Amino acid sequence: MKKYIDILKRNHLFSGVSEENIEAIFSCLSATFKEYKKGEYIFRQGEHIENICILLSGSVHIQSDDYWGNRSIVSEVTSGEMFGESYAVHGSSAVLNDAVATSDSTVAFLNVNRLMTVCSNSCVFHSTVIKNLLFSLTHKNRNLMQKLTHISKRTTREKLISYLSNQAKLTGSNSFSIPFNRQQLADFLSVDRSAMSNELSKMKTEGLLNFDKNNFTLL
Amino acid sequence: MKKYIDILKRNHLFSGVSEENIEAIFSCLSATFKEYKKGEYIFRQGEHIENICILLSGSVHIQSDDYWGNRSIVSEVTSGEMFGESYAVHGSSAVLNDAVATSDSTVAFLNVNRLMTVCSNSCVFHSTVIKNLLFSLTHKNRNLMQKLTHISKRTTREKLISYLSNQAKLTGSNSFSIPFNRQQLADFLSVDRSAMSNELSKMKTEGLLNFDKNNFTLL
DNA sequence: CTCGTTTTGTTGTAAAAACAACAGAAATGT
DNA sequence: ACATTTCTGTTGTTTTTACAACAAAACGAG
Repeated sequence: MKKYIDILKRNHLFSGVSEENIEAIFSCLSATFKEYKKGEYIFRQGEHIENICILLSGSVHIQSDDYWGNRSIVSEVTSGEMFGESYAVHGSSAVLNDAVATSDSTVAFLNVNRLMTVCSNSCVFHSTVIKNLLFSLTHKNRNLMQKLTHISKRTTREKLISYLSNQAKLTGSNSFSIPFNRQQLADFLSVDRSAMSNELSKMKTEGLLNFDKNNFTLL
Repeated sequence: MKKYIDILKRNHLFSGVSEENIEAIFSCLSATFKEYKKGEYIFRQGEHIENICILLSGSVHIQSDDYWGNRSIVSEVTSGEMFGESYAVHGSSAVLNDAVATSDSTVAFLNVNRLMTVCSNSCVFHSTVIKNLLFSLTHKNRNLMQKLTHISKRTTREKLISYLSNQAKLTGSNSFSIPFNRQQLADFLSVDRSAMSNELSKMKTEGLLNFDKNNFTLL
């Protein structure tokens, strides 16, 4: 717990909550911790979960594989971020995606039912955390909308441009690195990897952009 | 106001709140009402909004048109539903989509800042409404994920199957009607209308499904 | 360092989608 | 009831994508 406090302090869920109170909340929500090796699943499609997941170290992909084996990566979760909360809050509805560790990871689990019910210990931070959770959800919502605008583009090139210019905007620079390798980027944009590689090469020769591995520069 | 109370009672935002208290909340959040003709915009891409919108009558599409005129319909809002809340809660971030009335509509606007701050009138329903808002957001999140699974399918046929089987599941029947005409369905699934029409016809001749206008039956 | 594995780019081919144009059907307004 | 507009299905052509196969490069484990 102690070693992750700095990461948790940066989590939006605990914005406006002091270190001691974060610990109090963790205790109040009966937090547990678990380590995952690269490739292990934190939860799977169809399961029912009732814990909010917070990634303390490593990285996680929210994704789903369909009947034919096509993978779709919904989002990448980085250290300090939360995931699974949309399902945990309504434990009744089955999870639509898998959460898989893409590198060795540590995850904290917080009981969401305890969060939503009044705390008998008169833990005054419940309402703050609930509001923070609400903010996080609106943020995720906007991210999903943004992703929709990318993959609703008709051609691979347009999808790439939509995604890459958004990344440039987010980082505030024409040069940036992306958190995906080629296959993952293709799965994120819902296109074929080789066709996408081909399109990237064309765009490079046309002078639209430059890239080396995961580092891109828009020109 | 009075004439819409039945609609509002069904809104998840006011779940567990009595009629009188709904009125109190409307007063507390300085609700305003506005009528829109078919085709009019409630808000537009790039704007900043600070009111939660509740559709009291009519229907609204959340959509965006890109530089080339391609339209993407994110979701359909039906009577009693809420929209715009993901942007209103953080007034700072610009709206990513247009909200347009697809039929003559009435919309109620609720000031979200008042909701998030402690009510000086010691209006005890704030916390209930905030929790309801949180539930609604998780619901929308799951809907967006669901939509992602549809449009991340590679072929038009797979997109159609993914969407239509989900509709069948939601209505609990193999026969159901959809809230879109052909062009709107194409814009929702991010495909070309004529190609989609063509694919639907093929599926009909193959005996996969039947349709007449907006009424579909999966076989 | 070396061998085996993974990642990436490249090419060719087959399948699918976008696009465009149009005709008939349905809906709408007067 | 009629004229006009919108909606839907159909067809043919062009563009784009998926798919498959492969070689070079990069990476990792021993």
